[in-house]
Amino acid sequence: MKEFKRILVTAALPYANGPIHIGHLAGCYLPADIYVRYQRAQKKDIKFVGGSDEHGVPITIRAMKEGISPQQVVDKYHALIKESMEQMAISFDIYSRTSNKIHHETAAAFFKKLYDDGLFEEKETEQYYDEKTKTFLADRYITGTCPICGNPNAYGDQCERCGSSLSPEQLINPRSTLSDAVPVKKKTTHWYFPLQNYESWLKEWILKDHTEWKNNVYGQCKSWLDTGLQSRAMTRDSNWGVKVPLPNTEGKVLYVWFDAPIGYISATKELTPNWADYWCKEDTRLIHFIGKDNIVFHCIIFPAMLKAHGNFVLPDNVPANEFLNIEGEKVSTSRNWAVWINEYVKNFPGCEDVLRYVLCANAPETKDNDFTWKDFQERNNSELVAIFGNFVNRSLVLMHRLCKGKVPPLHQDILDDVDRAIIQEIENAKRRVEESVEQFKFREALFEVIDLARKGNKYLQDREPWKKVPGGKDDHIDKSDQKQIDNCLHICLQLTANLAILINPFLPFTSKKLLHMLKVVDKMLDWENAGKLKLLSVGYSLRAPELLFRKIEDAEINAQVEKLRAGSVGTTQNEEKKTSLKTEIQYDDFAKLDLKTGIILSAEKVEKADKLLKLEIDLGFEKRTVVSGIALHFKPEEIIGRQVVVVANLAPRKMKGIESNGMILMAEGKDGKLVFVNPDENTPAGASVS
RNA sequence: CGCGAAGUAGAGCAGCGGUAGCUCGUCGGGCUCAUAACCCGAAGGUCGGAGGUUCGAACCCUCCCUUCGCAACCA
Repeated sequence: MKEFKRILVTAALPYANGPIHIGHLAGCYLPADIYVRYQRAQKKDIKFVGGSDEHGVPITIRAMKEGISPQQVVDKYHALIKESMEQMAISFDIYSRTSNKIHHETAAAFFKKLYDDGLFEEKETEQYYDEKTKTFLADRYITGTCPICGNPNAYGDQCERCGSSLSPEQLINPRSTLSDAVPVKKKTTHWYFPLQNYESWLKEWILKDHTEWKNNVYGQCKSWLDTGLQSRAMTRDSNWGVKVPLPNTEGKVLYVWFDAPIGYISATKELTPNWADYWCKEDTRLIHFIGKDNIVFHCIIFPAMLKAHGNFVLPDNVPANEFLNIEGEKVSTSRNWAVWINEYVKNFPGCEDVLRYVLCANAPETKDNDFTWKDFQERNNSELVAIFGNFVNRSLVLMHRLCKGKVPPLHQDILDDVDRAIIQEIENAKRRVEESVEQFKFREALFEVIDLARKGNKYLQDREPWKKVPGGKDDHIDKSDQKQIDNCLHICLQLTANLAILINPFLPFTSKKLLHMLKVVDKMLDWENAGKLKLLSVGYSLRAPELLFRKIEDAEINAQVEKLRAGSVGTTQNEEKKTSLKTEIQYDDFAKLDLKTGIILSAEKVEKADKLLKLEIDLGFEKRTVVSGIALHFKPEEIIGRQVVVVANLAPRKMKGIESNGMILMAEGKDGKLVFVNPDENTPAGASVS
């Protein structure tokens, strides 16, 4: 394997459009932080850079909606995100932002270099434009009626009802989602990066040279490379972003996915004058921590950009995680189905490590995982409190009682196999944690640390030092018994010190507390000290133990679940499906319905009835009287002449003395408002509907 | 549609050709220094489904099903 002199770690730039939630943490910030803390303890030359991604259309739209400037939007969320990162002890060497001047300069220079080298293709295309808001519209921001299933709210790229991929041209009655204006086509020029030129190089570099990448990452890359790459526009029409550094390009900025990864470079520049060591020297190991949605940008596009530019190192690994769901459902910021970091910190003060623990122990390393509050509680109470915390506590309590508050000596002459076995386990644990962390298997690594505490508990149990004390009077302990007690507690205390080192990358707050109790300095946490038995000096007096973790009660968990459900907006897709579906029917059942189109000839309110309208409907072959409960939604005069669909063979029924001969089909829209179910185009009265 | 990842006890994972295993949880018993650890025992799985290869398949092959992702902003 290649020898590296220094490491550069990046974590995906969170979009400064909202606060961060536990999915962000579990996806990339926590694994990156664990890796970095581990390497720092190994005394490696390592830098950890990150920052907010502050460009892109959604920010301008949000600014427009809130009536503030884009800069105000990003200032607000950048500050919020930065604070959350600090609170959770994500130990960036720098947490920067892409609206910084240094970034604009770096990104523009990067673009200019590729441009000067003739690596872009300049293309003129026609794109949809919203004249009201004066913005070009991404496909996603155009809605209209789906030509395939008739869904009136299909997006320009896809219809979510029938799943068809669409282009905006196909939509019937396209509208801008920003202003409801009808989009018009307008010519625009952009610079395209011909990814296909790098295809064979990428194949070699990833598929041959990086077979060690995680399955999900490797498979995903292979899929794109096999499908074939295409040119991709690297500029956009917008006033928010890094200006295209070419003459006569007013209103054009770099595509956010061109500029965002360059943010890693800018942040490093901001951090250190030696930034070039980390980006340009072959013996630097570059690692990108990201979530699975980012794989294409970090494994295909950005490396191709770096390769095209030249002079830069390429990522050695991109350990992307899958996604974390919450209580069985996908995280959704728009539905407010999320556990926000800033709220967690408020609700569980002093429990930052608990969240770090749960998110790591249940990290979506190989597949999407589920975060539940019940699991959070269980892992805290049974693993952190009962195993890890309990071991530390009982060791210290016993030491204070049986060894006068001082680290007892280790008597080599009575050391037996049980002692030697647990000593060996300390060394094994260190080795296993190393192996796992270096392969980005943080879940496994953390398990090994907890497992060592578990073995410590067992060792203590096997030795039963408390039994050596007759009647609780310390001064009557037999001399040979005291030697046994000394050995047992000496080992337990050294094991505790080892736990402090091993848990440090994962639970830094806990490590700090342990250092305090053991009265040792930070230096002890150096990784090279792990696996040894000489961390605490014999005769050294230690502080009284304090509890590392507290139990989390049912009430707190219930409150969180309640809060999640109460705060979520709208019903979930699953629930919608469940509640809206009635018992399955056969075609014959459906065929019994006789649906006809009709035209409303007249409408009048039914006396002494709030909701009823008496309608006269032309079904082509005959005219019918239908009483319909829609008076709250429509005025009679509004609906005359409207086309409707009628259940024509419904048995007659009297309402307020008027016989109704049929039923009009209505759909319930937002807020319970009713709308007519209609053929898409005008259809003669009396047409069959099936 | 196609492609990629995943599907193993209530939860989280390991095993990847040879008697289904680990941690947590649950139930019963023992023990008790401690925030109830540790020990003993038990319940709980037709390893997503169906075929095939093999003396033998969770593991290899084929087909299918489910979940997630798939290039403009969600880690």
